[in-house]
Amino acid sequence: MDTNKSNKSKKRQARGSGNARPSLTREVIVRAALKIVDDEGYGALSMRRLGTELSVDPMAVYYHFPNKAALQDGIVEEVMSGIDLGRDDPSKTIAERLCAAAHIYREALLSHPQAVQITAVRSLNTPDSFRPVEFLLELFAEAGFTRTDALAGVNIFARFVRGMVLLESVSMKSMENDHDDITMEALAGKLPLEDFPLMHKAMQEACFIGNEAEFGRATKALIKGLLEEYSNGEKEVDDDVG
Amino acid sequence: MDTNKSNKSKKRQARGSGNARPSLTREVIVRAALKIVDDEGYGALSMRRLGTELSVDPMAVYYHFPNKAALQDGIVEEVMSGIDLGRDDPSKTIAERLCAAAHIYREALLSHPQAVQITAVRSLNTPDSFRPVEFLLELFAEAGFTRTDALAGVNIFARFVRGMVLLESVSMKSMENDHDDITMEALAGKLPLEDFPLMHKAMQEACFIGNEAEFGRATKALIKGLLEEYSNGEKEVDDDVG
DNA sequence: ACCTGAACACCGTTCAAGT
DNA sequence: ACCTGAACACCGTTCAAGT
Repeated sequence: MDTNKSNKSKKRQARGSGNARPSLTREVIVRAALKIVDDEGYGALSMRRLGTELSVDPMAVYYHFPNKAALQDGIVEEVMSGIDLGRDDPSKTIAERLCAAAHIYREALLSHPQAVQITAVRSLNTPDSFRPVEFLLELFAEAGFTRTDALAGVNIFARFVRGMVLLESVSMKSMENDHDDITMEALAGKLPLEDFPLMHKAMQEACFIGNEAEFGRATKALIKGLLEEYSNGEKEVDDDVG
Repeated sequence: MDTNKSNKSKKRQARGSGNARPSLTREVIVRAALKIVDDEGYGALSMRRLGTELSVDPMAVYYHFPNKAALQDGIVEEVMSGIDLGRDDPSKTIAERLCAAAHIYREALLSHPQAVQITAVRSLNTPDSFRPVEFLLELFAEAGFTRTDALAGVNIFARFVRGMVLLESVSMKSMENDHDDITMEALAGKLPLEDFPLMHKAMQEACFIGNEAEFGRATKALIKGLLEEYSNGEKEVDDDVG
């Protein structure tokens, strides 16, 4: 249900008597959880497994987080905090700055590939998580978008990046299992040549440009298309500057 | 592991002796599973729940599907079969046809909103699931894309639609719980006005254009951007167009 | 305040056994 | 061939109890 509303204010008050500073912190727990996900995959994260990782009774975590969903929100928060907005360069085109933001977003998510299935889908209410939104609203406003269009733009932008990265990560995972062409061959065998001529051609000349390049193309195309449609002002788009 | 390789050829051979046609079919099972997901949500689907739905021992399903993942692939297959390619209108622009395909794809996925979390993420190996790919390759080829660019285009297109719809569906789900503005107010309270001026403005004039409109805008922008960048102009493809 | 440990109601999957 | 039912090794969560 409501995931993040319990322990917010009283982080750790220094008790008058014995200062047995709690070995267990939200931070420590989240990092351990993230480590499990990174090392063993999203499915390996359980409260019990987390307990053993922390060398603590599995139920101890429930003192710091109301439930597993809240813990996962903690993970999302941790990963999202890796988004570095300071890298924005205001001297560049709006299109370029939006593209850069997309790549920064993507990199933050992909820095924990096994966690993407969590991070891409859950959305937070913490102020920190809305700072990128405000930033993007600014950018779209600067491009001459109306308030409504800017909001739509941000929504589109965020969904685009998160969705794209998510599917990128699951395709990476399925790549790992197969030894590349083994499945290719099997697949080619199943597809009737006369019904799938283009697919066969494409598979023969294994022409895959790579995930990052694909993301780059898609991002550039989307942003260009959006800006052309909804910005009013002179955008001075001298096309693509290398 | 490998999900769909077991029972393929022998669907139901008429036994010489007593014809006790099995009450349990892959079809029946998948449909029951999909019903559970539709009615009670993705999380409610378990082998045991499925057993009671079918009025059968929970383990009976394991005779028809090797594991739960295979069952889920069955669901994906079922939903994806709702994609109707026959609705393509070759007299229209390539851009329009691609947009139409995107909307058809989206509608097929959204026809089972609770299942999107499964359908959007898993990808199948069945020939049927590759027919849309071949179709899209054709469209991009017709637009003058090189083979490599066409493949990238299809990849981008598919990831875009699935990712977009997935995040659309999760945002719908979180909308249901909140009574719209209650969370809005709480959120506005948490965001310092001086740090988030644009967000506050946007939230005051609750300007949300709707999910379908957003998807339409995004799709149009993406496709326009892609076509402008990678198509060679006149689409006189004297190549292999039947 | 912070952690433990037993207990509850679930899971997915295996496997021998029934018909 | 097709289904049953017990069993195994897990889950998330609750709650009384410890310190």
